[in-house]
Amino acid sequence: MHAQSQASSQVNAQNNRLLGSLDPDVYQRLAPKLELAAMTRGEIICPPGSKLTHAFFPVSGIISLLHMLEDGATGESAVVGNEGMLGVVIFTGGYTMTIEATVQNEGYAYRLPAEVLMDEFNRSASMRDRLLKYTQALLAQTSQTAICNRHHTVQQQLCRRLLLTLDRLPGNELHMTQEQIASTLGVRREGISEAAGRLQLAGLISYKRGRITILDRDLLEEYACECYQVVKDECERLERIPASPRKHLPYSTERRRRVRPPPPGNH
Amino acid sequence: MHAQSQASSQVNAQNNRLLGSLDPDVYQRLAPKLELAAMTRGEIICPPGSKLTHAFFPVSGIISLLHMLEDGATGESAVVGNEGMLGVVIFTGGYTMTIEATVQNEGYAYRLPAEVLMDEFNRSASMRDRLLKYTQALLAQTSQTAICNRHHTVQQQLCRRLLLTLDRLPGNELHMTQEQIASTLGVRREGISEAAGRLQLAGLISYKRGRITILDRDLLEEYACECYQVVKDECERLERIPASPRKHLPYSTERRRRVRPPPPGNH
DNA sequence: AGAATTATGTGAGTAAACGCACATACCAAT
DNA sequence: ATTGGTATGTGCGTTTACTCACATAATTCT
Repeated sequence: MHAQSQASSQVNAQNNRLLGSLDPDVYQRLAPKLELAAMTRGEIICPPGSKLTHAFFPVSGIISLLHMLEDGATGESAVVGNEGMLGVVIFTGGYTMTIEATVQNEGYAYRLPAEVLMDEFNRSASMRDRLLKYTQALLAQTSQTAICNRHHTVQQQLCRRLLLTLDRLPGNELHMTQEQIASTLGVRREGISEAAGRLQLAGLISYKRGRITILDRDLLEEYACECYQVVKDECERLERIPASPRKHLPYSTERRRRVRPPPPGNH
Repeated sequence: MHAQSQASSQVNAQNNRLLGSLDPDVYQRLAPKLELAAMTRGEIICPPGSKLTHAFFPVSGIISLLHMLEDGATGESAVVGNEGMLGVVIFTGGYTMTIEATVQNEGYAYRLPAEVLMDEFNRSASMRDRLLKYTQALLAQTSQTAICNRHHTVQQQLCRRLLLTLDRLPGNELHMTQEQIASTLGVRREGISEAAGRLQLAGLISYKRGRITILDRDLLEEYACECYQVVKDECERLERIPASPRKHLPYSTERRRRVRPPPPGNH
């Protein structure tokens, strides 16, 4: 299918929340430079150490930020969907990353040449504000992934990962194999098989051959570790902060805590 | 000891590499606003969710970015020493973090009011350049911690953590208890006891009651996982990139790979 | 000096995830 | 309809780290 012939509801650049939240004049300036690109599953958008020539703003599909160790072991530090962008390194000035950007779920992204992004970043306070807040959100997600990897079970992480995907794709059916999920979580395929089996038994999901259907999203959130909600709350908080805030923001040491039923066991 | 009476070699603001790498005119503008602050071990500089009023530029000592889960489990996503700063959230616009900034090793830091940092960030391209590159370095470190937590053994992570500390403190003696290290790595104290015992047996370190002496740094690097070197290389790469680069940077997909002897076993 | 506190060492049993091996089931292509 | 490839299920022995329970040793306090 030709990229330009996509239904406009799916491929409107404003469906990327970062692009959609820009000041109208900034967006107008960028719009002519945005080009639609299809992202195919498994595609490596940017290998580690190679220069990123474009920023990618997904409107559908998910890009995974994936580590690969010397021995071939993998693991994801964050995902990028229509809430964000790939290409923070363009305006942070490093040009390259230590990790690989891979398409985890196929879809479309608008891409913007690095120089255009950079120019607008330097020119517009509004653009800076959005991109920098997103950078903080990305850092929060990455950081939470670190502690999640340390302390939570494969089943909890699987639930979290499904929710991350669900939030970034339309519908309740996800296209990903257990093998794929395993390599994003950095665990064995068999581990996903067992955990997914339990989730299916409990009626949270159903799946067959790379097609996962979420049956009970609320339950999935209960089975997931807190990491999902912590990152989601932080991203929403960041999106709510206005670009030019009052001089003195309300001082708060409180963080939202959800009351949550005791998490079901692993078995 | 009174902060202002410290030997100047230890408390010169230029000993913070981030401050030291600023354009002279930028530094001159900031210098009068910098105030020396003593950081005591265990001090919580900024609890999660509370507004950071100052950026901290350590000249000695280490600040740890620490997660705490609902059940009390902890884990560090990154460390901040004289190579960087605490307070990225000031210019990224979020004001608060989901994680806690704690003093892991006591020392001194210069602190700068958030508004001053923000003003200079908006005003000076040189300041932006340094701070943004540091942001990328922080992200790289955090991201690597995520994969490290997933795949490497306690012993490997202990070695890495010791090296991170060693790089940011003078001398070869570190002041930290096994309990402290355990909570930064998010593992049991007994696990550190065992791993540290093996490292001592192997002649890499010696220690007693919170005083660790590094005897063989090279060997320590061999015992550590690759994560240490990956992050170090990336930080050095970022520091080397000039602020206003040529239009076309040399394109490279290569990343430095160290030839390394086969790592010694866990026992 | 003796007691209390703090730091560290060690052992036994348990749990989670791993590596490996192989069985089964689904889908697609001829 | 058969075949081949891909995806998933399952069992078993191993490893790593965990929980729990103390023992020992160094430092500080009175």
